[in-house]
Amino acid sequence: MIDDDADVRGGLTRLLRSAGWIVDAYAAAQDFLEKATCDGVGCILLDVSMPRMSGPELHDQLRARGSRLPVIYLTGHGTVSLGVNAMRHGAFDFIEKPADADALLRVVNDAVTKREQASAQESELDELRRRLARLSPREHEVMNHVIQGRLNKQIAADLNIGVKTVKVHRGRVMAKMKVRSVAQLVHLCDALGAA
Amino acid sequence: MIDDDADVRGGLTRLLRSAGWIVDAYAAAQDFLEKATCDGVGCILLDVSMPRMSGPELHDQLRARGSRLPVIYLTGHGTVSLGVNAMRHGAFDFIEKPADADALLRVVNDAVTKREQASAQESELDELRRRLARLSPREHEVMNHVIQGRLNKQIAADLNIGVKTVKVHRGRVMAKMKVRSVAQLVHLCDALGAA
DNA sequence: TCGCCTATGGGATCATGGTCCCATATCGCC
DNA sequence: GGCGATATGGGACCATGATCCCATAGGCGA
Repeated sequence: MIDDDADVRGGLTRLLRSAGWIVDAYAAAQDFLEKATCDGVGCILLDVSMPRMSGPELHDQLRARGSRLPVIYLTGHGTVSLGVNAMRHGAFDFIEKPADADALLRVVNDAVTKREQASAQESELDELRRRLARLSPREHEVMNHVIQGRLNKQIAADLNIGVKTVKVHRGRVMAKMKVRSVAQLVHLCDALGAA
Repeated sequence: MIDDDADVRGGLTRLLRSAGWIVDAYAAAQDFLEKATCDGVGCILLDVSMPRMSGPELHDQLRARGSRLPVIYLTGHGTVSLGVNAMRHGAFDFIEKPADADALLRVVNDAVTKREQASAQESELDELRRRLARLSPREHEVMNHVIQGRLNKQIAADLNIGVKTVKVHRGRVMAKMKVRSVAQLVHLCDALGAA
C-alpha cells in the first residue's frame, strides 16, 4: 500500500491486518519502487495524488518493470477521467475514499484471488519457457517447422541438411520438451505464443 | 448513438457525419434494441442516464445478446464509480459532456478500428466453426483424441472400434477441416478453444 | 422403396516418423 | 590437449499413418 497520508496508512494497515493480510505500507512511490520485489502474490493499494510521483506514474513504472500485481486505486479527490484512465490502463479497481471497509476487503480479496490464479498459469508457462530455452538454435529452428506441420523432407530441403539430421534434431526436441507427440508439442507452443 | 436529449443527438449527428461516419440516432434504449442489428462494424455512443432504461442497463442487454460493438459512454453528470464500473464492464471509453470534438472523433475512430480488427479475426473463426460443424459426431470424437496426440490404436481401444475405422474417420476429419497435418489441425482447434 | 449419409471394417501398398547402433567434424572452454 | 556440446550423417529396423478399392449395415428422408 502506498499513500502519503500517515493516517490513511495506519487505518488501512489495521483494517487489512485485522482481516489476516500481510501489509507493507509506503509513504512514497519511490520507496515502493526501491524496496518492493513485485513478485509473488498479493495486490497493490495505491493513492492517486502524491508528491513527486503520482499513483498513475507509479503504475506505469510497474508495468514497465513487468509487474503483474493487481493495482487498486484509492483516492480522496478522484475525477471521472482519472478513474476511467486508470481502468483503461489495467487497474483492478478505482475506489473513492472514504471506502467502505467491507467493500474494500472484498475488492482486495478478489484482486489477490485473481493474482493467484494468474500466477499459477504463469508458473506453468515459465516451466515451458525453461524447456524451450534448453533447445539449441538448430533444434529450435527445426521445431518451428515441425509445429507448422512440415514434413521431415521439406524441413531438410529448407535447411539444406539431410532428412536423417532433421530426425535427430526432432527427436531431441521431443525429449527436451517432454512431449511424446507432435500434437502435444503444438499445444505447448500455442500456449506460449498466446501468453 | 443513443441519447434522450434531442439537442445532443442533433449536434453529435452533425459532428460525426461531417467526419464521414454513417450515424443512426435513437432517443431511447428500447428503440435501439428493437431496430439495431448489432452486427457489422461501427461503435455505439451511449448516454448514461436516460428514462426507463439507462446506458449501463442497455450495455448489459447488448452483452447478453452477444454484441461486440465497442461502447463509448457520453455523460453530462458522471460520477467516478459510474465511469469505473462502465470500464470494468467492458466499455471502450467513458467521456464527459461537453466532449472535445477532436477527442471524441479520435475515440470513435479508435473504437471502429478496433472493432474492424476484431471482426476480421472473428470471421476467420466463424469459417473454422462452420468446418467443425460439418463433422459427424463420431468424427468430432475422433478428432478430440487426435489433437491430444493419441495413437490410432489407443483411440480405437477407447472407442471400442477397429484401428481401420479410426483411420477412416481421421482422414475425413482432415479433409473436412482442410488441413494436411496434425499440427495444423491442433492449431485450428487451439484457436477455436482460445476464442 | 430407393438413395444418401454414417459407421464399420478387410486387404494391400507406400510414405513417413521413431529408434537403435554407429561415425565425423567443429567449436569453445578448462 | 582433451572434453563436452552441437551439428551432421549412414544403415537397419519397426511402428505408424495415408491412401487406394472394396464391402456391409443401419437410419432417415424424398
